[in-house]
Amino acid sequence: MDEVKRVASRSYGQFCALARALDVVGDRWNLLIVRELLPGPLRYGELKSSLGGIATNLLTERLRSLESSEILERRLGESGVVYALTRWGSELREPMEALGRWGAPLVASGRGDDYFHPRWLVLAIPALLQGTTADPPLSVGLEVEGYLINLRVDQTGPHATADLDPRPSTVLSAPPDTVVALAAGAITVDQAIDVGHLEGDAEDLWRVFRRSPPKT
Amino acid sequence: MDEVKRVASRSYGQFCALARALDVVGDRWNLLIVRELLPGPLRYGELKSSLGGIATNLLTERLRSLESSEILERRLGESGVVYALTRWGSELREPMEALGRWGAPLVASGRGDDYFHPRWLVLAIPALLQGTTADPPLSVGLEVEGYLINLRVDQTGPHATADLDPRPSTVLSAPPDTVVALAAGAITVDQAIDVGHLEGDAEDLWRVFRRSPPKT
DNA sequence: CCGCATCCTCATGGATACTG
DNA sequence: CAGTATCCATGAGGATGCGG
Repeated sequence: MDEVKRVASRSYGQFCALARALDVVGDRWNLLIVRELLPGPLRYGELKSSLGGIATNLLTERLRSLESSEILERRLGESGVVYALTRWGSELREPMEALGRWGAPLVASGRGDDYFHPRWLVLAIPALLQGTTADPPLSVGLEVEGYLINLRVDQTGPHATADLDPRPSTVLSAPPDTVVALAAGAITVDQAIDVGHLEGDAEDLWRVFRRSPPKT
Repeated sequence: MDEVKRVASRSYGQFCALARALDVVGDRWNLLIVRELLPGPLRYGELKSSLGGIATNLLTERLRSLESSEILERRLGESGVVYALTRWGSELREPMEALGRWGAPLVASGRGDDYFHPRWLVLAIPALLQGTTADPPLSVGLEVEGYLINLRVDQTGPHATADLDPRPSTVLSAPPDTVVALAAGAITVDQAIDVGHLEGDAEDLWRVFRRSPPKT
């Protein structure tokens, strides 16, 4: 007769901003769902496939939960329902970029047989290039597994921006491993070219990724 | 015959810095354990009690897991084994502060019958005061539930620092709700005094917490 | 097809008792 | 005090069903 108090599903019950944040986004898959939506709204099926193997009941349950927490909302797009971050939800970008930066050493060890989606670079590259500036501003297209990532760096903002972009431009082509290793600072542009993993005019890339040499 | 591939306990299996970070610290209680250790090393029993109700088997398992991930290490202190963050583990402060800042609206709604430990303010106050400076520098003691938090703000660094400190000084006494609400910007120093929830000379506090008025 | 809902199995979390 | 051991409740993951 005392189990009435179980209001939310599994709260830490702590008066602490971090703990309450984790009450809301700490459950498995939640932050990865937000990661998928940061570049823009997606449909259910797109979420499911780009998350790579989440169970359908979990995805549904998480979407409902995040919706009731005002982190995302269901919208009616042209082709049906899309899920989009709210203003507050999109403000998760900062903590997520910080966590990604902290986790950079974990990707520098290389891709194993892990799943990968180019969309993730849209969050990862600006996060890992934090503090980089370019004057004059430059814009590089990076083609990874058929997707074109548009990377822009200017002199004003202390951070780079990147977008998925359907139209072609002057692009460099590279496999995921190379791009991630470059962003994480694990290899240099020279090394990427030497191994033949970077095709195109790398001059602009030099200006972006010329940073501290690899730790070795 | 195909279940051989289950290497780690439950990895997302994604080549993404955020996902791999979550593989390591994303499990329940992990970030809260790090939060406890950020102010300094703790013993097992201290962790257990200040986390407020974690099961002993879970605490043990998480400590082992975080140890093997090189986030914390067991040290032999004077009074036995203590758990201390490694260098890399302590670098989780940034993402955690960012997440706490994001979660500030969730504490502004007030403490319910949630558990509270003054130690948490050591992380929360500097995080929420990010960007605040003081010239000349000031140092305020905040007494909350018998603990003394020493809050320092100077002109150089863009962030405040705070420590648990056993020796007395000029202190202001306040209940947790008031301190958290002040830091989160939900109330002003004036309002705290008016309701009688802030005792002592609040002049220094004024210089720290005079920020944007409550949203209301 | 897409967008879920249901079912089933098993791993994980949580509370409590117990032990060196 | 610092954990193990145990038992039960819950959540994750995969397969499948089903209406639109």
